[in-house]
Amino acid sequence: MLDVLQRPVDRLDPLDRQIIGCLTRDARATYAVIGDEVGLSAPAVKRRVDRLVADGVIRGFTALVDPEVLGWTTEAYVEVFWEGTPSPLELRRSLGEVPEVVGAWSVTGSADALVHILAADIPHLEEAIERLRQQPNVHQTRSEVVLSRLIDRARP
Amino acid sequence: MLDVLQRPVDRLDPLDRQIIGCLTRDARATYAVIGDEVGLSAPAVKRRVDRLVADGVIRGFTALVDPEVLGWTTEAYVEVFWEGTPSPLELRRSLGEVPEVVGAWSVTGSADALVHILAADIPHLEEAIERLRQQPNVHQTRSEVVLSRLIDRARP
DNA sequence: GCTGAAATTCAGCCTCA
DNA sequence: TGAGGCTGAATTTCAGC
Repeated sequence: MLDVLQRPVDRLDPLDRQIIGCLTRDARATYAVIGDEVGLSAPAVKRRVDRLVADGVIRGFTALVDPEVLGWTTEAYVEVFWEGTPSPLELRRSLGEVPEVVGAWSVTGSADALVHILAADIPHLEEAIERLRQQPNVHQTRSEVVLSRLIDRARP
Repeated sequence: MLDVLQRPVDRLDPLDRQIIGCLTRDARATYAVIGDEVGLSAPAVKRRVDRLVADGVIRGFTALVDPEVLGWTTEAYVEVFWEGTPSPLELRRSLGEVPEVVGAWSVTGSADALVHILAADIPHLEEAIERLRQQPNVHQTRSEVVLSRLIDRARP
């Protein structure tokens, strides 16, 4: 049980954090460029990045794509109110049935879960929310349709 | 004004979509590897990627970091109620002042914006929300603290 | 798409604490 | 032992053509 208490964060020194910062800003930066910024040689940076990936600190590298270009123009956050006391497992199974759900979190407050939905357009969104409502134990929903994306910072 | 009507999506052919798919899976993949997968030479892939970035289809490349490792264990979605009629520009400037805000969207419904906050712990979260409340024109907030992450599907 | 020069990656080796 | 710097070969990038 001791390793539960030893937070993985302990394995990250300031240099690791700087390197992670560089890579979140630009995942395709060369090791030499990162090295210049953090004060290490390119090979030293590579060794640390390899270690961070192997340890699961860095889960991967991805491209940030403008969702509009892919045709996913409609986005909504939906609060879900549950009948009875939901277990995270039930919630996950129920919400996961709707493919348009790209994110879901159980939350404090009057709602039980917050669900992020991506759809092609408003009729598609409406239909997806309808399917969400028909999931067992989903009692009520309250939707907020995204008008515009204001901030979308990469994780630090 | 005509180029406003011409949706960027029109400029994406199946090859572009395949390349975007590769880069979403691994932003550090070499052009040669991508080329093997989509049936192009490395220079041809590079030219397309450069064009996709220049056109804003690809907004950047980032590393996916395990938030728990960084110690950002506390997450909340905050509805922001605005005094008067907010412009997206004002909203962005106001909300962007708080570094803990990692995402923000203007939304329909009673709230004006939905804000995603990451913090180290509950006191840090409380302090960040307090700073959010003190931004000019922010009238009221309603927070939902995330208890657990149920679904986090990668964007298509 | 091909080519070739420049840049980058990356494994092996050495050094230091 | 572990972490960094250096070196040089293999690979990748990238600007002509």
